[in-house]
Amino acid sequence: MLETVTPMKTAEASDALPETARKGDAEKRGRKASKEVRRLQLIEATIDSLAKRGYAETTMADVADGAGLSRGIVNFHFESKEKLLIATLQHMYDEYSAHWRTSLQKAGDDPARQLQHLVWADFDRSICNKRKLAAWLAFWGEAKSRPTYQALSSSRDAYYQQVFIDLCATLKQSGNYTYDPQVIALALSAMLEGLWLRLMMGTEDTTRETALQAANAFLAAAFPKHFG
Amino acid sequence: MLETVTPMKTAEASDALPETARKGDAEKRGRKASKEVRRLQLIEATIDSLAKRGYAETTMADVADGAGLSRGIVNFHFESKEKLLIATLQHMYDEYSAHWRTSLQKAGDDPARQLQHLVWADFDRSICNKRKLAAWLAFWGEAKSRPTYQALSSSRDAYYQQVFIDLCATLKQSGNYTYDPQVIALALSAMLEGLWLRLMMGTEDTTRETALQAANAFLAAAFPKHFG
DNA sequence: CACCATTTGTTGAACATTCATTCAATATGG
DNA sequence: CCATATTGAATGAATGTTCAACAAATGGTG
Repeated sequence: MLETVTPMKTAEASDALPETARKGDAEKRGRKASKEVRRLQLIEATIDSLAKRGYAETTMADVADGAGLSRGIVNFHFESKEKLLIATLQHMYDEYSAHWRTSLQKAGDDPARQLQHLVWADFDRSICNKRKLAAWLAFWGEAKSRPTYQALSSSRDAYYQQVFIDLCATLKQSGNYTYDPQVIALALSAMLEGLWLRLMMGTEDTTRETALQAANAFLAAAFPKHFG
Repeated sequence: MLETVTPMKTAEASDALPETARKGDAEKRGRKASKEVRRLQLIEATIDSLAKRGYAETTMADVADGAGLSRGIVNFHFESKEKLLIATLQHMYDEYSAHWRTSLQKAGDDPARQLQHLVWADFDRSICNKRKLAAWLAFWGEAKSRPTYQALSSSRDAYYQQVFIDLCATLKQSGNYTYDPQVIALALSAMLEGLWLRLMMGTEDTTRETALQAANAFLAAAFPKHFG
């Protein structure tokens, strides 16, 4: 009855599982593997629930049901509901972090190209899809009143912001722009988050394509010599 | 014991009460007035609670306590918790709407000035303060999973967006810009929301002043002939 | 290999707590 | 005295957590 191959909930879910966690082959690979697999399975179910029901309506029972497991299981793998949510947030944060760092590395040495790739990374399907955006928004809504969430909930951290500032400073020099790099970097990163927000809300007029267009328009306006 | 003058919770709270709701003089002005006064009082207490505890932790008891009234009072003036929250959201939506419309009217006929005033309006203290931003964020976090909230929760509605698009189109003509007005309007309004988001989150490096700087930098970059 | 003891994973019911809602009793203004 | 507003305790539903029982895997031992 239980263990009916445990298929993934949605197609999207699989893009967040590391290769070692694929179900078909690693399902019964012993306790040590299973422990990590279960944790990821529950984290994915938590993201599902957050996306579907929102933070306030996400319940332990719903997460367990979503994972196809019994009620008490979550308190075994995570100690409490709060720790499950923190682990989920950490998971999403790590994924986002790894993603833009990889994108940046792949961009090579040209700063304009690097900035372009950073912007593109934000709208990549693996990061920027309804399910995960909804989960992010659910966390953001609670972050201000929960100190534990604050550090993790602005997926773009201080280091990310610094990378933006440095890139803007470099472009300023090579393009003879007059802006304050710190200010223009803030405008740029804020716009990216704002576009995310629109996608999260599901406003009709904003799709991943139009959001990318808007981001490119900003780059062209702010750095005409590089993105004309 | 009860009715100890019922002072306002925070200094900020008073900026959202219409003039007829000031406590000192209108406190005991009869039933008809009292009804509306009570509703506003409870709505303000709800905003307080949302800002302090977040959506998930906001309880009827907390709202009642915050207003200095008894537990059962909320279900008398509002039918249920959900209706209280909807009324609160509607209140904030109306206030935001009225604010930018007034700002736009005061700007006169020059489109550049109008755009400038719209941007400024977003960072006015009466709209853009910790308490209300936190309450907005709390609603946003739940909006996607609650159809009832969706229409009201993106404080910037379709008409607001259209005003932006029209202004950008006008400026494009008079300045010979090459952008698509719709795209640049999206970039601009998304940046404004993103700046709000940063202020909501309480990121250290973003204050109302730096946010305004960033917004101005965007205008200067996108419309150099008008905001150079 | 077979057998059993031990550790680990899982279940589902019981429990305690929190919270929205109801409502009979009471207070207050007209 | 009537209509309305307000109170605060009672109620019931929802939900996070605990735990005793059960299942499965592991590892040693003959």
